[in-house]
Amino acid sequence: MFVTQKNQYALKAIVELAKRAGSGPVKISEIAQAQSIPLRFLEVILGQLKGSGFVASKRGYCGGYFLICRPEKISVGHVLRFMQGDPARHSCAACVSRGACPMEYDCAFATLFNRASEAVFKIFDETTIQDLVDGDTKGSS
Amino acid sequence: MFVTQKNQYALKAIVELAKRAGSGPVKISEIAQAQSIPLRFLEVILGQLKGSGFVASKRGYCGGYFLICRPEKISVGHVLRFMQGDPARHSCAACVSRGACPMEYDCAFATLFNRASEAVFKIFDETTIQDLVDGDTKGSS
DNA sequence: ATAAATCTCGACCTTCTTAGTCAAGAAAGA
DNA sequence: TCTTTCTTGACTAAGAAGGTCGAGATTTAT
Repeated sequence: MFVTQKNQYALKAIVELAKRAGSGPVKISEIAQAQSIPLRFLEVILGQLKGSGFVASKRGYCGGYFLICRPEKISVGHVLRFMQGDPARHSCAACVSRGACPMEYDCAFATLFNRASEAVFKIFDETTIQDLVDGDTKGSS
Repeated sequence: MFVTQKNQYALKAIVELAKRAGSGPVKISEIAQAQSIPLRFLEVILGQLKGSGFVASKRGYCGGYFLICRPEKISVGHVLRFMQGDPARHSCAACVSRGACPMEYDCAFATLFNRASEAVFKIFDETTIQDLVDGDTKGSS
């Protein structure tokens, strides 16, 4: 498992917004229902995503969330990197817990794990939200 | 972080055994000291690793652990797959918790995450314990 | 035989992360 | 001003990760 449930919810929420782009703000409750995400949890997630620059919101009657980037401009890597927070914490793929790498990137596994990390993010960076919308459940190559 | 601390310890222990291959059994306490692994925890880990077919042990005076495969025949992927246990649990890279994939591999992310998983394991499968011994701390390309 | 060295086994504990909930409040429009 | 909808931050629960311990079984040395 590379991606936590929470981060998968974040991706799903953005996919849902992409599907409905152009028809005005989408209510949290609609996104939650469409993507089977616990409503209260989604509130937290969307609140965070506002900081990403990909989504914005409007309050009050007829309010909701909407994308402020074209879905083909947002990559899965963008979203996941944002959700993971402080990149310094994760720049050493061998490091387990939070905080800076105590080995200063010089442990036996640094090279190996960093190569693995790059391989994964290469794939995530090549895949856009639009790709997910297009391939949703239908199997893309 | 792709690899838990425990699994990194497992790799380190095997690397240490590889370094000392041919000089008889190595005591847990020596491995623990050489690789800075908590002794009691290492007991657990080596106990598990005995099931892998890569290491064996000998009890009593002058006992210890030793490799029963050549280090260039053991890949990082082998070790990690073994340590992760039941492969059915992990065959869907999108699945978060234990048990079989509830979506039957048909969720929106299955293709994407499985590609990522394959990319990582390609690297792990190409890297042998001998490679780690050779490159230990010195930076391999 | 007996003692010492060493692995073996299973239960146990602690800490951290992940996942998820809730209540009260602020803004926008009808 | 009432309703709708997002906003904020604290709170809780469950599980995984990391680590410890004591008592027992085996092997070798003496």
